[in-house]
Amino acid sequence: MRSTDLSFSLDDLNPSQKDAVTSTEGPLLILAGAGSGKTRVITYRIAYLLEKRKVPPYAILAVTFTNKAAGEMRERVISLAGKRGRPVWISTFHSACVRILRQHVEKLNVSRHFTIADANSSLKLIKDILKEMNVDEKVLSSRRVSWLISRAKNSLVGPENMSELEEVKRDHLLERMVQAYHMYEERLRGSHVFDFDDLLFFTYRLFEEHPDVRKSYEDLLHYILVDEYQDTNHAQYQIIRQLSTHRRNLCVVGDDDQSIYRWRGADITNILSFEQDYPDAKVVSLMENYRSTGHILKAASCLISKNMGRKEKELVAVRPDGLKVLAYSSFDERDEADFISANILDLMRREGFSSKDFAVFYRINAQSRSIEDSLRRQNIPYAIVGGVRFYDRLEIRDLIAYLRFILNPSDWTSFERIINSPGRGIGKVTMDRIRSAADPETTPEGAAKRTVAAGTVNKKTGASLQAFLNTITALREKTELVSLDEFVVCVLEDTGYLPALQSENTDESRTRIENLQEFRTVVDDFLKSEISEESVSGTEKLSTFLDQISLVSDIDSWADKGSTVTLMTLHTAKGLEFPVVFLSGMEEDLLPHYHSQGEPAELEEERRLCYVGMTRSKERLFLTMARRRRLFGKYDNAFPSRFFTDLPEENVEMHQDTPFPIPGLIRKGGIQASAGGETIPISEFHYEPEHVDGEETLPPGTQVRHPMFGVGQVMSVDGSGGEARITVYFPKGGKKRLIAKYANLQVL
DNA sequence: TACATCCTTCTTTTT
DNA sequence: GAAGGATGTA
Repeated sequence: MRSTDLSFSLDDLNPSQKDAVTSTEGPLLILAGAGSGKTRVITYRIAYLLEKRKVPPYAILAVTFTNKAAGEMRERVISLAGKRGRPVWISTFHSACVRILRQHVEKLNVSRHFTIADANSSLKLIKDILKEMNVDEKVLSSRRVSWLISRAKNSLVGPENMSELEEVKRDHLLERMVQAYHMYEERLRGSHVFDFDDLLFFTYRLFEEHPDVRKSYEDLLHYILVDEYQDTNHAQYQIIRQLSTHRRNLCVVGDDDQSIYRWRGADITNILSFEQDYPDAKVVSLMENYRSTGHILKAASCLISKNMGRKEKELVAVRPDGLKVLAYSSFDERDEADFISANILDLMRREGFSSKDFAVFYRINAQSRSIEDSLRRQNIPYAIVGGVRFYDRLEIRDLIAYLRFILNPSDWTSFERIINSPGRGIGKVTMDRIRSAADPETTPEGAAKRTVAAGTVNKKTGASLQAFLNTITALREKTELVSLDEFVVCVLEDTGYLPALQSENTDESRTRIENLQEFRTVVDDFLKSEISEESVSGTEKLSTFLDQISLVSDIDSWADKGSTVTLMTLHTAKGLEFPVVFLSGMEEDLLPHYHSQGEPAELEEERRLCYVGMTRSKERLFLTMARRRRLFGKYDNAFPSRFFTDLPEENVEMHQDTPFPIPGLIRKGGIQASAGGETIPISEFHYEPEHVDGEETLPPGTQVRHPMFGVGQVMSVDGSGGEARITVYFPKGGKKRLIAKYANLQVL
């Protein structure tokens, strides 16, 4: 096909990619395997719509999951199609919803000047509610309630229908949960605050209850594109449907093997049943992997093929085999980290890799510590993505709470956060008085004024409270008078926040001040960016700014330009690629994670997570584990991840220096490391038994046979007699906790 | 009301 | 092994 009328060439694409780009009409599912050029296809497709099909840019909506992905997509579209591509609506789900809600949410009787609560604020609110309800945290934890409410909202279920939720249907605490959900909603609405999930839920309701609004978007958006479709939740799924039922020009892109957000409500069946939803859908599979060398890809493919809930498919390696995947089993997490540093140094020295070529992945953030220590010892520059987030720091949260409260006088949560920060002598007692002076309609300030007027608090407290109110009022007036960066300084100064930190003059306070300085650069960056328009009012600008920082993710703030090794969780790694990847902590209870071993579906998600990690690698892949690891401050013995047994021997081998064998893997150089994966010499494990039961008949290390799991080794025994709980490690089935009298174990 | 100290729980993963 | 909550003391 000649394409001289295009400013880019379709010849850069392989046949299926070309097919995906040019099939513009009707529902289309693009199954894009790891490394198959997905972003390329999406951006070419948008450019093709603009240039070939002459679609006006504002008629295209592309949604992704992170701002980073959206930003990159926009850049690449513009580089293909020129500035014509600029007005294309490329956004995250949440940002798109905010934009829609800011415009129309008043139709749902919600103020359009809402603020967005971060996860901390909403958890705090739930805590308060449970306390008011006299619910014991131990019986029903705020985290569980928060999770369930989130789950409900993602499933488009309000408090009145909560009993429909599978998770709680028969729970005897259902009534409490429903009540908590009701109260939570009441507080949020009274505060003109949305939580993350509300952004989706209310957009859905807006479209459902106001077909005219929905129609206006439907008429505008002729082409809709959804990236990472495998990670959409029900709410997102329905919103997409609402916008695309009429024109049906819906293109979804994803890979069921890379669905890793089930715990957050993502529904993998959205992608698996797309063809049932749209029987006339065209399906294009991109199954050529351009990223990884053969051994890496084959190992990863073999691993993922063990999952049941997936579309049968096989990625084809375009690149040559390269080197085998290397497994390393270390003594402890420090040893593991040192192995990683040593190999980084070695590869830099001998093969010319530079530090930015390396990534170290782990299952949980807590693992980063030992790796950081080792890298620091070796003077290897590194950057951590995620972890303790900038926006989660105490002083940053305080400042944001001030900004939110100035903007939204109904925001109780923010008010409570700032009222005594810095200390103003307003403690729990006064706060209780203020709260009891409020009815659902009063703002915190109204209630505070009433409290002062009623004279129920002592003079000094009253005066202090009044001074605080005056400061806020004055700041509110300043919003329109000074620029946003100056305004932030005013807030810090006028509220006494910064002066209080300065007079503290400790290491800690100096760090906090530095962080607040850093926040000012965030403001500056915002003011320089294109989202910030000159024409809008100060209030409007502050509002846009707060929206933006509420919706940033860890990965968004990662500048991959630096020359550092990158450390991040497996979840954050999705969508990225590195020449050399270390996947650390390949242990039972870590990957797969301890909490994911209940349901098979959860285990499959862990396997996908491992798959995502492996497929990030272009040239070299190391899988490392530690035989004992310190978690929660104490050492625990660890066992090789069951995922090792899913890996093919032809593509994976043990590093020649590995001190411990991993069942099923051959040591480099051809020495058989373990007897066919049948047993692990338990003597090689360092044991620190927590307690030794006098009557114990099964000391750790005893070989036992189980009718289902085969031969295994006893790790520990808890209790005695028939009720004893025995933990056994089975090379075939992983770690199992068994009750002695039912387990039917045969001692060998 | 504020601050110190002890204790508990926590860690999956995050828009 | 840290951070937040509960408890006790000034």
